[in-house]
Amino acid sequence: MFAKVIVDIAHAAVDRAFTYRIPEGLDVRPGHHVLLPFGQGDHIKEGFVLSVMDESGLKDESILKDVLACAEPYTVLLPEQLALAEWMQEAYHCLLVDALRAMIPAQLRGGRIHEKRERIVFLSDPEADFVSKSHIQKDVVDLLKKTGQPMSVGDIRAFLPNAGPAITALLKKGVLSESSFTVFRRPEYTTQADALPVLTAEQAAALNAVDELEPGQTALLYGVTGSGKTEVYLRCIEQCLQAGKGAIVLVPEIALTPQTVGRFSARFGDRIAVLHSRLSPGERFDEWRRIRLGKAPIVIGARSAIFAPVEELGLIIIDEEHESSYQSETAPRYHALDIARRRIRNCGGKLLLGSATPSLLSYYRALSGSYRLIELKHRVGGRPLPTVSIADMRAEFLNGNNGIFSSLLLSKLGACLKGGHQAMLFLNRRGYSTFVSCRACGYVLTCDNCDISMTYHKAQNAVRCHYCGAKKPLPPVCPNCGKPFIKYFGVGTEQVEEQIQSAFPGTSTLRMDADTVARRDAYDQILSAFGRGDAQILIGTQMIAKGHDFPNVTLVGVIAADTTLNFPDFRSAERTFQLLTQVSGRAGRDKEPGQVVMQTYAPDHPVLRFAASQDYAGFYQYEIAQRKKCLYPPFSLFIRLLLSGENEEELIQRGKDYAKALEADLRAALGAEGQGDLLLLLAAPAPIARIAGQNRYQILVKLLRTKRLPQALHAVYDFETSHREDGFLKIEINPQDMF
DNA sequence: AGCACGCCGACT
DNA sequence: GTCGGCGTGCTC
Repeated sequence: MFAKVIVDIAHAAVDRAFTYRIPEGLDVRPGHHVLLPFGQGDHIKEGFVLSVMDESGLKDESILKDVLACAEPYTVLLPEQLALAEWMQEAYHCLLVDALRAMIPAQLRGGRIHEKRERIVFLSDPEADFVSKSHIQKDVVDLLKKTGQPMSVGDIRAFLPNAGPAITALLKKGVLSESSFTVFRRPEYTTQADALPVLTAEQAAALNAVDELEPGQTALLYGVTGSGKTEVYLRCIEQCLQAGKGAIVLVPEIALTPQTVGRFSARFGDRIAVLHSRLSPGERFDEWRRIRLGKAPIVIGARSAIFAPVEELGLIIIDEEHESSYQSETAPRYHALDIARRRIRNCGGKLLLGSATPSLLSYYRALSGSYRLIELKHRVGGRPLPTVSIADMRAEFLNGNNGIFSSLLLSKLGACLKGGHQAMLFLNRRGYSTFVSCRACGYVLTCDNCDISMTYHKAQNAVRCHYCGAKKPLPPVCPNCGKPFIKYFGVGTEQVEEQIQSAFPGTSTLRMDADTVARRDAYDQILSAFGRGDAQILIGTQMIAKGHDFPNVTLVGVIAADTTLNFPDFRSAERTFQLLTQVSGRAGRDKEPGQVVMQTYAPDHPVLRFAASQDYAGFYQYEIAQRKKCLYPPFSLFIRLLLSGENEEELIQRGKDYAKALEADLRAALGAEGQGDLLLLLAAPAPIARIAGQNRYQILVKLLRTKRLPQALHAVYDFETSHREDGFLKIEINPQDMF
């Protein structure tokens, strides 16, 4: 017997199947993780078995080496996953090993981590009397007689701290026998008390609609904030389990808190497994094994959990499907949604995408019929959506208010605090001031290594670069003209917190942004502190836009609703609408109705209008028309080639050469009829031309979505392959940002 | 990724 | 004359 094997070395030169002989008596099947002699020195490498065959198909079999052993007694990759990896190699132009590596926990490779076993001891003869001079030995025997069942050494020690040597002695005498079993290291989460709620008519209809999906079909669950999407997920999983199948639930990493997991464990107990980046190596390995060994048919996890080895996969749920974190930024550069579609197609499962603000692409697919559209239009319990007011900051300025809070927000904040309620203030910028400039000469303080203005952080009395992390003290005089007229401009979260103190002295505030959650568990701590009512106002960046229900929050203030709107990116309208809707949804999650104040300098902008009236359908119609007019995605596809290098002149020359060569390749691939598909090919220094001392140059390609797109993509991938060796080239298909 | 084979400078 | 620099090339 022979095996086709991929050696676990991430290099293009060895990323192909090698044939090995399977020695007599060794059980090697596709998906097994094996040890192999490889290379001149016959060094032992790990590998993955792709297939097993009777004939090698080689002319000269004398070159073949033997598989040494299987690293695990079970196959680590399901046949479905092997097929998926091969598809990924083609679709994402990645190494096959990289695709395979994405499907197993890193701890499996290198064999550094092992299963944890617990030793238990029990009485060899429970009826026998025991006489001994040793008190401690007698105590151990008495304890085991009293409990009447095997006990772990650890548990015995809890009662009898010095029992260790006594147990050893008793085992030697044969009074005790021992055995051991596997323990799975598990992450902590708090199982919440869970009363099974009565479904609303809408929820029941949604559940029914999911039930009626064809195998392999996708549904988009569009439900306003607070409409009870999670309960629908829970019921769908229940149905899936009853059909004897497993489920994967994807949640954005940031929302994957012990509380979120607790909600699922309350319903499904230890049939759930959790996968996310904060697990310890042991926990991650064991949770993966619980899935693989069929002990946990339900997986809750972040992006990479889409590869979980669930056999009989009946359902995949992707919550907050519009989140950009489902796009992987490292090889393999997959989107979890595409992997999910592929997996349910392969195994006949169902895919449920959920969001209060679906991505334009998903809603487009839902309206065009490739997804089933399911709607939850009302909040549970008949709670109204919050009322949204727009505060025109231009008018405020003309009326003599040059502070950061509008009079409307101030009065509502005052009333909210007086009523004993809590408020959230949202601003998408951390730090104190977004830039520092000289009033005399106009010089703007920029980072020495990046093409970026530096943010002033008052608490550290320093300016910092949010791209490379560089930090320097605030210069007392202008570095350009030497005059002492350095001033700060633009408001960040740090300043909002300070201004709250001067507007409402003595108010307790919490701030949540990248600066305050630097510590690992600070995120959970701040949220639970606010949930307990430790502070009256929570100030933060987009981190506070999603997450938990705070029943006592009745007011949400958006300090500057138009900051993200003016980004030079075709997605900025979509992002702004999503952010404003999500943050508004934090208000009024309980009996008290919620209120939202959006401060803006562009009160008539359609996106703000739609966000204020919480009109997703209206926003969609407006934005899809814009996209169609400008031939932006989903009608086209952007591709970005990013080059970086030390020498600016050389970089620009190389960029220009690359652009010319790529254009020729693309035109050849598109053929005579397809020339019009190449909508744009722009070669220029990147919008941020320098980061961390590296110069950056980008080639932006926009291609019309036609049947010729696969050929064009192939040309781009071939281009990447032929230029990979000269380094510094990164290709992004459908980049999530354009900087 | 590793490791060997292979052609040109400063040493016992 | 040899030891050793790391430039290509191969790995079942």
